[in-house]
Amino acid sequence: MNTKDKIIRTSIAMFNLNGERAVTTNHIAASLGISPGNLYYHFKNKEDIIRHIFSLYSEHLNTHFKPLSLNENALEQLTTYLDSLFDLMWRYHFFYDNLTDILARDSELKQDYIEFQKKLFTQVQAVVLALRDASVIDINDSDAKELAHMLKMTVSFWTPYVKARRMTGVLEQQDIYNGIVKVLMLFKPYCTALSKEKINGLQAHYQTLADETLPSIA
Amino acid sequence: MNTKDKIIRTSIAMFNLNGERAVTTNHIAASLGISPGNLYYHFKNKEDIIRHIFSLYSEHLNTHFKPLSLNENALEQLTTYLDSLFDLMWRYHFFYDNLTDILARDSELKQDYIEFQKKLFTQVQAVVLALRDASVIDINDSDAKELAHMLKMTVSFWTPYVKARRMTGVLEQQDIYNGIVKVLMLFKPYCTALSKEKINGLQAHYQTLADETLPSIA
DNA sequence: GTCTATACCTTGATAGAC
DNA sequence: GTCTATCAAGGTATAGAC
Repeated sequence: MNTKDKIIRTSIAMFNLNGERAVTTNHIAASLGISPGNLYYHFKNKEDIIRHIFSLYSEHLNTHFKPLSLNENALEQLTTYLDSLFDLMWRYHFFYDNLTDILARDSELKQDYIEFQKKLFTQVQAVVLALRDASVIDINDSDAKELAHMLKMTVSFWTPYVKARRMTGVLEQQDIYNGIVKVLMLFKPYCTALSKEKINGLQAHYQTLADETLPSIA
Repeated sequence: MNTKDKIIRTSIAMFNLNGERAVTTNHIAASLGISPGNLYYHFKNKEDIIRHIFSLYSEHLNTHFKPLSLNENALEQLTTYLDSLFDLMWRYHFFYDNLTDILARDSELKQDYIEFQKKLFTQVQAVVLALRDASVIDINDSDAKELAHMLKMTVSFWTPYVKARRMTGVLEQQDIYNGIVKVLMLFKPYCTALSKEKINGLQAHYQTLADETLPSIA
């Protein structure tokens, strides 16, 4: 792996672990065993690194989360989708931990982020409407819009919400399950008679997973 | 007003305007026309200031948001409540803009925050159950718990969500109305036949307010 | 591409006079 | 209670050698 990619990879890891604010370019360089000068050869500054990371994140979202073509197992498809989505959010969670701050310092990135969010909103809305077309949910257009916002907001801020309520900063697999429960919860009230039972089952399933204590390794 | 209170007041204003990270103790002192040394006479450091601000916030929430004793106008009561609540959140929004970061730097504050959130959760849950008792909503215990979490999360992260999607950082009255629409939206699917019409009316009302452009001052 | 060295600046914080 | 003066520490960023 070349130095540029190593810097990106290490930056993501350190930002997630200690928070973007606490991690300086010196820390990143030291952790990689390279000089600060070398780091600055590859990136203009810290914002430049963050912009690259954001590109990775948004590209990943664009390529992996194409509109669903729903079959008869629409709800299972949805949960698989959610599983990957929360996983992605966790891998870049430092970004949402510090969203306001990061965007405030870099208006170029902020503009990109706003554009990205607009596209994302359209996609989320498309998923909601696809679920309606598949008769999984019953919802009017206005509520569909509101629901799409709530979904986006829930997924975005789920990790900071979790982190803020425990002393140790680590997120675990159960937290992801718990997030999925929350998202299913948002859909649930709109479920048709056809899907009601199924979504209750899914919610119970993920609730169980969320409540489970991890088996000890020893 | 004494210097200590002035420091608190100015800090809140500056934190909200420019973000907690960007505002240093020197900036606060300069803005007040006092010396940095004077500021440090009153507060141990920046974290100390933030801790005091958090006390104000949590105290305000504790004294002003007592459990509702619902009468026949339960939903109107709820919206009045939400109005004040969002207003409070806006007045201290810098805190949630930077929540993860602020808590990560101050484990004492984090502990207080966690305690506070636990109490808050109980209160929110009590409101949900009171609405159920008043036959405004119909919800089982498990969903009531999930709903309480969603409510808390929505209110907490509403301002950062709004701020992240526009270039200029200022929040306006319409944003609060829009937040209320989101919260009503969360209740809506559980509404009983009795309250369904009423909540639709309220949602439409706040939607209209949210969509209105502010009359120009001239 | 990478290192060493370093210069500049901001921040946090204190000592001591008034 | 407030000011002036000051400093150490740490972070950003660059120059120039290899």
